[in-house]
Order: sequence, then structure tokens, then C-alpha cells
Amino acid sequence: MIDVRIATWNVNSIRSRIDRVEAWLARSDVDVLAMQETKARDAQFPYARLHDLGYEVAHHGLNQWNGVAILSRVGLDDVRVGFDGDPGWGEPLAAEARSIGATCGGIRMWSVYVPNGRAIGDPHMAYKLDWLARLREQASAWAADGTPVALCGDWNIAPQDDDVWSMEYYLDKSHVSPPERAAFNAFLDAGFVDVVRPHAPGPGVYTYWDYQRLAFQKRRGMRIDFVLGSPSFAARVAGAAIDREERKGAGASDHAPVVVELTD
DNA sequence: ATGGTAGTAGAACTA
Repeated sequence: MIDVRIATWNVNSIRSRIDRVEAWLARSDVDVLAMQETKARDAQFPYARLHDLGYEVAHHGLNQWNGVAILSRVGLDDVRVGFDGDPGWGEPLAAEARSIGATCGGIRMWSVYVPNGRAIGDPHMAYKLDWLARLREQASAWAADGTPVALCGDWNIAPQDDDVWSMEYYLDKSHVSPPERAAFNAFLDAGFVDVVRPHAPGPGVYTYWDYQRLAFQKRRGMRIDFVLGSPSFAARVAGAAIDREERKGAGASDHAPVVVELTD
């Protein structure tokens, strides 16, 4: 085992964000990055520029939507695209590019982009809940033998009232509904731990701010990006932080990177 | 005020 810095970041298009991603990797010094919403097919992904920074890269992208990747400079083995039981979407029903796993520095990393339920009662909401239930089943199995597992990504759920800038605003909207929170809490009940919250407690601590209505400037955000660690992973967490500085300025993603430091 | 921004696209869809 080695000391490792891992991170998760919804980049909202790798092709439009590659300059900022490169600069952030250089100054953040992370060893492993789980990326979501690359919005690119594999053939469009800028592998070479990330290789030049010293990272091995596994990407899964089928079209202009979704897309997930894992970057690592501490090994990238046993890459797995998707998980058993992914309910899929569309006609014909097919798994979207929302999950990829790899073993990096002894950690089983997963980059997950949980479906956006859009609205209460929307068919996308049922898909989201089903997708999460299936992922939880698999995640429990991955961690059952004591393997350190990290489920990293954009969960599109704000599990606690303090995780949104206004519960009044989100009343009866997606991301805060009881079924979504139950789907998230099922991971905690299964033994996974939100390893960032103790090091970045709320209220007022978020990972996502809408591009519209000056949400970032008005501090109107949501905490929806999480690293959920299995017990053996959580035991090694020495620190964590949300890099809200990266949300600033022209050309920022609407999500901030979330960094977790592990010790031996 | 049923808006606003940003991404993929090259019109509308997604978030």
C-alpha cells in the first residue's frame, strides 16, 4: 500500500475543459482522478495530453452524452466498463456510459455518473432509482472480501437538507426527494462511508453550482458529488476537500473537484 | 419576467 491522493470531478465536457483539467491536475497533484460527463466518444477523448502528464487513462464514452473515465499514475488494472444489472435506457434498452471501474494503487476505483431523475414522476426518476439499487447490489459484492472500494462520482442526490442552498427552492424537485435519499442511504446502510463530509462539513458546502442566475456568486449550490468508501477504504482516509476555487472564472465546469487523501 | 447559462450539436436536447 502507498499514500494516494484521489479525486472525483464532473468536468462537463473533456474537450471544452482539457486546458483547465490539465492545469488542475498539475497543481492538485492527484494520483487518481475519476471523471464524469466527458461528453465524448472514445475516439474523441484527448488521451495523449493526459498521457503526457504521466497518467494512464481508461475512458468509456458512447456518444455526446455522459461518458466516464479514470486517470491514474499509480497503476490502472482490471478495467471494467459498466456493472452487472445496469438497467439501461432507451429503445432498444442499452446501458449508457455511466460507470467504469479500475484498480489503482490497490484501490478498486469506480467513476459513476448517476442518471438525472429530472423530476418527480418522470420515467428518468424510476431509471435513476433502479440504476442505484443495482449498483448498490454490485458494490456490496465488490467490497465483501475487504477490498478497498471507492465509489466516486456525481450522484445527482443531495442526501441532507444542508446539502442544498434552499430546501424551500427544491421542495418537490429532483435530487432531494425521499426515494432518492433512500437510494443513497442504502449505500451507507451497506457499509459505505461518505469520507468527505467529516473533513468538509456543512452547511453551505457544495460541489455543484448552476451556470444560471449567478448561482456560484450567490452561493446557491448543491452537494451532489461524493466519494463513498468501503470500510477498508474509509479507514485510510486522512483528509478531504472540495476545491471550490476551480469553480471560479471563465470556462469552469459547473462542478468542483473533490479530493481525498489516503495514508498507508 | 415561465427568463437566465453552458455543453453537444448544427435543431433541439441535456443539465
